[in-house]
Amino acid sequence: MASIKYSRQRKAIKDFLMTRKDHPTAETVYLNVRETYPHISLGTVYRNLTLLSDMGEIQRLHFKDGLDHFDADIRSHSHFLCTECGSVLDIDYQSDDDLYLDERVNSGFDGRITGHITYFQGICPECCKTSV
Amino acid sequence: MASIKYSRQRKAIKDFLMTRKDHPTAETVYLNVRETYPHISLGTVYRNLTLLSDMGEIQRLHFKDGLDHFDADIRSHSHFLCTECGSVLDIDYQSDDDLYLDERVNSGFDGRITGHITYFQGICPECCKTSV
DNA sequence: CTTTTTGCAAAACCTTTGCACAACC
DNA sequence: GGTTGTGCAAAGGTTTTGCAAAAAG
Repeated sequence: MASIKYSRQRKAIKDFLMTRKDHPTAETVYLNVRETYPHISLGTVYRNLTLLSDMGEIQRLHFKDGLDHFDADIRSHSHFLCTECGSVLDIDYQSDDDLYLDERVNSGFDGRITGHITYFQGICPECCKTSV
Repeated sequence: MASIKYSRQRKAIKDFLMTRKDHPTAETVYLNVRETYPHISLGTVYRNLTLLSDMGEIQRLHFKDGLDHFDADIRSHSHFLCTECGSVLDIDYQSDDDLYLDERVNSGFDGRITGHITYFQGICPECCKTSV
């Protein structure tokens, strides 16, 4: 039943996502993919983003702006939210501490911890320039 | 202008939140406070939750369910999301590593990092019992 | 051909907002 | 009396869904 037929639209959505280092919203994906497929609908974009994230090909993220953001980079990494402009950036941070964090925290917890995500916040490089 | 008159409704909302260790949604707050104030409206609940979080008396959190959750515990702590039942728990974890995390990560980042939140995920104590 | 996917539009959903009235000091 | 807060209902914005037609394999 679940045999995926990789449509052009779905491919275009994933390809677009892979070109971006920030984490576009569905709206942004829609506007960009529409330049190649002018008749694509927002519904299709949402359906594919949901499908791709269910399949684990992309990540779906929720930030304080209340919107869903999507990220084609599914490696474990952290995110940064700028409190000035709202932009979202990757943080390449992965220390040994971080690798063992789950275990350490799990030792004081009755359940089972399988992973974590860390969200940093502050002021992004761009806003630092303009506001100083 | 911003002289707060602590209404009964606002008090009831905050009081309710302080009795809970999980992180209720606005809807949950509404349903519970309504038992004391049957005529309170959802709008009022949202207004007060927004107000309280703007004042820093409570935290507003976003989880994967897409809903806003509210937490009267504003101390720095982490959260745990159960991937089975969706419940959200506090994690009492605050190591020295964690305290210096912002600085360490900031050293490889052009912007300014002012804080972070870590979300753990896995299987909660309750679900561990039933699924084993 | 059969199944999956699309486009469109409507619906669902959570959250915010406008306004007249009530509560507070 | 002037300000702040409420209830109600309507509006706002994002995401999901139903359905017939189109695309994919």
